Amino acid sequence: MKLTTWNVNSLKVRLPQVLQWLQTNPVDILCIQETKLTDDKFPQAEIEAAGYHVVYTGQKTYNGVAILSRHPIEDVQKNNPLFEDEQQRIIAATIAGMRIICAYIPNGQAPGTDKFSYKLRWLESLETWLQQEMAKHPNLALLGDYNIAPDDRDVHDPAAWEGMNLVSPEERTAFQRLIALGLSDSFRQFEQAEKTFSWWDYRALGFRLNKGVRIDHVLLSAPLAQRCISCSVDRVPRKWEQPSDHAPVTAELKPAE
DNA sequence: ATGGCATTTGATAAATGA
Repeated sequence: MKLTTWNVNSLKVRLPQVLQWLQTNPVDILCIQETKLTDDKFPQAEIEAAGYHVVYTGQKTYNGVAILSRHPIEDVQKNNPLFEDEQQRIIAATIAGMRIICAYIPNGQAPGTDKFSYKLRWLESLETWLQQEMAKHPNLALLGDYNIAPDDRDVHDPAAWEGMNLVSPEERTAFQRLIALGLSDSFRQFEQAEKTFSWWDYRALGFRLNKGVRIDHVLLSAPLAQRCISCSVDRVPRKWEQPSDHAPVTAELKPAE
């Protein structure tokens, strides 16, 4: 069972790459962020033709999330029911006995801005809701673009990022509060190469110089973490023509006992 | 180097991203 998260930075532009990637990486579940599409423009037929069920919630220009699945999708929830939000950043569903939550956590712009306080309020409410969801669903996975680099290991140059969003103590504390609910950062369950990142700036040769940050994560509840046998970043599609600035991150679970 | 690049929009410069 393979679970992937990928911020595609416009599904309109990136649909061919998503389909191409799925051909060689036929994962069970793919959580997508930043579709940037209203629901009437979502390429449902193309995705279904590729052999995937799909659910989505989107808006014009910004945000938008979707879950693609080889297995039937049930009990779909759009957005956090505890957090009034016009921005479409969450979609959750039950798939193959797991509660799958796909999230595009706010960027936060910069500490001290309105967007930053929105991010912190958003995360606080996510935590409250997740606690309820975990009580209902022991098998839970939270996949997405967190816009948080949890540790200095997750930043190419921590000194250069000092004082920025993605790395601030407030954001890292919010991330650790999610972990404290009983979630595991599947990437850190395993030995990983140093300087493994999931996002690289389009500018200033970010990818070529590996000036990245690790902000896309697959968090697993304890029963799923116990089944997890790998978690890795696939840098290949970041090298393609006109790529997303994010790479897909995949966790693999062995079958339940 | 308060820029650099990509995407979107009742575009044609501005906002947003991270």
